[in-house]
Amino acid sequence: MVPRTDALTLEVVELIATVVARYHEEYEEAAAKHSLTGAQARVLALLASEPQPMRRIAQQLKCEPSNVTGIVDRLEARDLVERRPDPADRRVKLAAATEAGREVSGRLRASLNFAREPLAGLSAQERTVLRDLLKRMLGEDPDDPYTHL
Amino acid sequence: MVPRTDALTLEVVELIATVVARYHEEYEEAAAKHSLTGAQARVLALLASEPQPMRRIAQQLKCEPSNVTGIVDRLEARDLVERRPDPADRRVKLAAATEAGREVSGRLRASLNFAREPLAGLSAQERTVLRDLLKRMLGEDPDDPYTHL
DNA sequence: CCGCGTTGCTTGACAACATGAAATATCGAG
DNA sequence: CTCGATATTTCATGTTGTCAAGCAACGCGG
Repeated sequence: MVPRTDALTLEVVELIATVVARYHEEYEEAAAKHSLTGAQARVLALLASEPQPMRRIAQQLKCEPSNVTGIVDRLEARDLVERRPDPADRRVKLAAATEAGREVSGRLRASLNFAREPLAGLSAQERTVLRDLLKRMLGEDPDDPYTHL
Repeated sequence: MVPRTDALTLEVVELIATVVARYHEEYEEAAAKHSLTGAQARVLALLASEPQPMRRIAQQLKCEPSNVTGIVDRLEARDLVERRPDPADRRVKLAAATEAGREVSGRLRASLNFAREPLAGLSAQERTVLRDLLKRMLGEDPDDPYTHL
């Protein structure tokens, strides 16, 4: 196997670090334009697609549930999110995006031009190659669907 | 040009988001193993390669200089970083990694296995293709070296 | 049905990170 | 030398994050 510190690998890692930095930058910036923090935007995006119990939000954010309480509190104070009882389990509170919340989330997603700009320079064929390489890198091998978790 | 919301582009963006999330996760985790926060690890890495004025650290972190004060304070309290006067301008304080700081930074870098694991499954040729696509995506066209900043 | 351990959420205390405004010291141009 | 600009720090404040403790509700074994 190729040594793990060869120049090519280091270069790719460096590039990925740059992608990560730029992606984050753009995301925070886009969120700020809607008076949201990054964390608030992420939670709102989660809830815009589907109402979820607090616990599950914490799992997806990889943080403690007590942290989610505060984030949802702030979103709720702005009527972007609401807490509903779970009819199946009275311990659970389902956080759901309100109509206003979905609207903001939609506009935010649309304003995220990371999707467009950096990929615009790549042909459809190149994007396909990139997609497959990223999938392989992430362990979702398109030729071996049993590889992924 | 291809519409900016076609399925392929969205899929690639989704994959990039996953890469970003996983990279961050691993970075924080690796930093925590050395009792550092993500921000501290980033600053330490910056200073390990070269001493810098506070102002410049803030620019690279894209935050206010007043924020850097606290981060460097905490690193300095652990003798990983020291503040030196700038002989050319007495307003400036140069933050520099100590020997211990460089040592920790080096071990942290080595423990970042994001470099290895995800890329291990790709052949050298595939990594070359990935490198070039990422470069193109980031505006550093390998065929046109004058494009990059 | 009744206890009792488990689960889901919130609260409180605390640390780190982030911003903005104001204070201080120094620089540099005129 | 004066005065505006620059580099850093301090302070007040808000958000994110952790952990421990508390409470309500679930559900299982008896």
